Amino acid sequence: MPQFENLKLDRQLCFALYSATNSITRMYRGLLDEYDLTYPQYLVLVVLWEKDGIAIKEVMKRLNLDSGTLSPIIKRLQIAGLVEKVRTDKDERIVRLLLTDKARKLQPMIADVQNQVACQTELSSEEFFELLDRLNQLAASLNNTEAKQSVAS
Amino acid sequence: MPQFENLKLDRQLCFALYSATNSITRMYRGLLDEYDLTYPQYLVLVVLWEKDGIAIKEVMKRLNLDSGTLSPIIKRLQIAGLVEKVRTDKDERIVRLLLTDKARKLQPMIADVQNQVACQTELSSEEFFELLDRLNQLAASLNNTEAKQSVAS
DNA sequence: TAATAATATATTGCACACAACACAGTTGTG
DNA sequence: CACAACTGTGTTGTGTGCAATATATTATTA
Repeated sequence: MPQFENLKLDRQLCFALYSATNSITRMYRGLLDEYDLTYPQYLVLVVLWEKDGIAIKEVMKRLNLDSGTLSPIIKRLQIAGLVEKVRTDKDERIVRLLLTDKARKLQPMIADVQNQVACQTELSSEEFFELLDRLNQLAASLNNTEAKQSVAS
Repeated sequence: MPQFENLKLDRQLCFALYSATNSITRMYRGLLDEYDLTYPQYLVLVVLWEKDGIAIKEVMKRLNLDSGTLSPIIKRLQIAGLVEKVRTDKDERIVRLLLTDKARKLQPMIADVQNQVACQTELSSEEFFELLDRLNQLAASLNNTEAKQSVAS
């Protein structure tokens, strides 16, 4: 349990995350613009390219986002002709997402985008995966402790 | 320059950043709610607690945000009675931000918030600072290469 | 010095993120 | 079977982020 003596911005892990994420998103924006996709829309496609036809609920879990965020994103992907919604017969509440041909054709064109971003991180392969591990570990801790807020410090 | 063979979400550093940042912001929301502050509003205050009376332009640089983002945030802080705007005499374009008494009194009450979040990261002090270093290094690389997009991969 | 460029800030429009709420469909319990 | 609790999805309202643009002030240059 680390303790910190002041509020100096340079010491704040959270701000470092926040700021790096903003920079990354800006970078993706430049690369995805020509496909008329935003970064969150791209993430939904990544999930579906990985496993097509899963329920919206699964996408929510996978991306760590709620329905208020995902609903409009999916609606835009639907309008763009990239995904289709189908209700399951077994349980009429569940909506599964299906990639269209257009979306499948898009995948090889977009596959290079993340490499371009990865290159601009200027990290070695080792550093890259180490940072990735730490972040995933952090995310796990955060998701575990979320909602049990007032832990003694 | 790392190369990656596929789009798997688990391999994506950018998504790990994005997702961790969302989790962190959610956590801050819970802790800052009682002060009627959002995380970005809190960040502006942190900058000013560190150095009161600086120009909006400096806050923009420090937080890596543009005027379209900061203007409304500052306006809300102003309405909340936490900051005041003063134009400089030398250069009438420049607006400096001054903390109010109310904001100064708030600092000790909020000082503990970041410790609470830091605790919930469940990282050792060493891990914490190592991750922080890597993120700052990453941010530096990103800010260097921003705008020169189409680097050969 | 008048036209031009650059700078600091603000506004507008679009797309997230999320809390709070709404609602249809399903499950569990008497 | 009735009916309450739960689940999966959607909507609404607020506050970011950011590109594009606007405006006022200062600096530069022809």
